[in-house]
Amino acid sequence: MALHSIRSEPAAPTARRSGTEGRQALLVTCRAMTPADTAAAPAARKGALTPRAEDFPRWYQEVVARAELADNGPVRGTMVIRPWGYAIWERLQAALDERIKAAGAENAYFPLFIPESYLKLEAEHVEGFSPELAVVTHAGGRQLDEPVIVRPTSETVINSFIAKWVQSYRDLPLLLNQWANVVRWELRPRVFLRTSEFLWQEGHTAHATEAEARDYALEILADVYRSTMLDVACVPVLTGHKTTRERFAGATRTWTCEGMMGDGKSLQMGTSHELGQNFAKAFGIQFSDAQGTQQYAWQTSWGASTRLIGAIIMAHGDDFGLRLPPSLAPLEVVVVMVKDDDDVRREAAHLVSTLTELGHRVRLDDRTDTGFGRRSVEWELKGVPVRVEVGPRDLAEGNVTLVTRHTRQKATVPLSGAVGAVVTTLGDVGHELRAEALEFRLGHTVAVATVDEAIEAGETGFATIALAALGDDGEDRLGAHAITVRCLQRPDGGLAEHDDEDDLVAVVGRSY
RNA sequence: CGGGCUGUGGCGCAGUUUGGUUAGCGCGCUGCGUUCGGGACGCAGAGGUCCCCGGUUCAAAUCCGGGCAGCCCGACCA
Repeated sequence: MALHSIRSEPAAPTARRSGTEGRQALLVTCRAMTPADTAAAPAARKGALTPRAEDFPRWYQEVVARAELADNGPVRGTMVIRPWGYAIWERLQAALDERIKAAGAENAYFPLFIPESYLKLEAEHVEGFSPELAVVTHAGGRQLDEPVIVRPTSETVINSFIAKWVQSYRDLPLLLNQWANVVRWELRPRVFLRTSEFLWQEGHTAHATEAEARDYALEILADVYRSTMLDVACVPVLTGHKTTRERFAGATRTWTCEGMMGDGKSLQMGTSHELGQNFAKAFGIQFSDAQGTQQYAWQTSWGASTRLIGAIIMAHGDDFGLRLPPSLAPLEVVVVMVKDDDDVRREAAHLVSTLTELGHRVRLDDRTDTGFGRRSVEWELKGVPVRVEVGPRDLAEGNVTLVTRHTRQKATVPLSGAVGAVVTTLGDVGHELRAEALEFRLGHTVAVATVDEAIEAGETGFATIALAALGDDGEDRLGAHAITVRCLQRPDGGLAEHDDEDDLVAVVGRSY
């Protein structure tokens, strides 16, 4: 097996909305954890995570390991997604799948192996991907006559079939999606963010007109991607279109969702492409229109991957580990038995069953032979949104302790109101995480007038600069400082109808 | 592909310059006991081809030669 490789893209756009719904006052006392709560043990510092401010990449790797999200695979650049990480993926998958279907696309599955000749049919496409391709040259004990490529994306195979299935305008639009793994050999792998093999969803559609294809690409961008990221992952994203340089190989236009991570860098979280008639012409996707004239179809393709897990880690995580919105958390609530005591066990079990009956994902932590502190740290690392601590001391007064992960606030609540308090808190978490992430981005975004200012601002966050001020050599100058244009949008953050609009703004920054 | 660095129990490391016989430490792991409302402690244990091959030597984790792997920087990056 010989190989080469490819690449991927990132993005950065607008965000808005952060709403907080009515929340009810929590009963009783609330307090922030004091240093004594966390640093009490002399060894506390030892097993703790490297602070984000000290070394963000290291912090990221530690969170991935300690929250048991993933491990590195035996082949460089590959990853093993562990149960806790995979459960988050399953929830993201469900949210995306539901929206994709609502947009009218149907799931199907195409082969992992693609004839090398297919890749070569679209010039820009091959050129873009060839450096990242994994190519099978031997199989069945002998050299293959035609090398087989492990799909880096499926435009070629899928379009070869769409060509076969589309004859008439009545067959359009054809809206397909597939859940699959793809391979793009990476020189600089980073778990979830950039691995040689990853899981994703790729949509491929064919339409009768350019306008319809564009509308669909935008519908996916907004109603599938932006919605999942904002409403489910609680990560505000900027949406806009890519510059020619950052465009998908073979596309006429690439739309992106860019989120800001905790270190001010941008992560491209999902892209939707207008393919024009490039692939239709390469693969012969033609149809007879109502007048009986042969026409080439207009197409789109769009994808979002396990990279989103990385986005959630980096957009929400803090120095104590992962912080998950309830919508994605494998467990929304953990009821921790502080001590093994009959009353404690009974009340804890009762809370678990009541919350479970209400439809929440809850687990009882009855490992009382393991230290309480250790268990607290463990659930905190894993990002479980709400923890209920049930112990004899509180119970004697008819209370339990409710700990909110993202704020690390502890509240003592009456046993009788515990379920209500948990449900209320769960309802607030997502909004608060979203608002916090948005506030962070806004606080790290600055409007500038010159490329030099953009370079400076790009070191710590995003800079917005008029496309006109960026100039023809702007991207080159930014590139020299590892800064790229994440996306182009209108001054108000809206999507541009045309690339040549006068007042377009470029959002620039460093990226993953 | 260019430059620098590193390979020692599961993880992180010391030891290598000045070869020396039982290869250490922290974390983690197992057992017992005391603990256990924020990463507990004591005692007792388990766990290692010191990256590989070859050479030098009475003796190699340590010295020499070659190889492999990984990391960082750069380049490159749907």
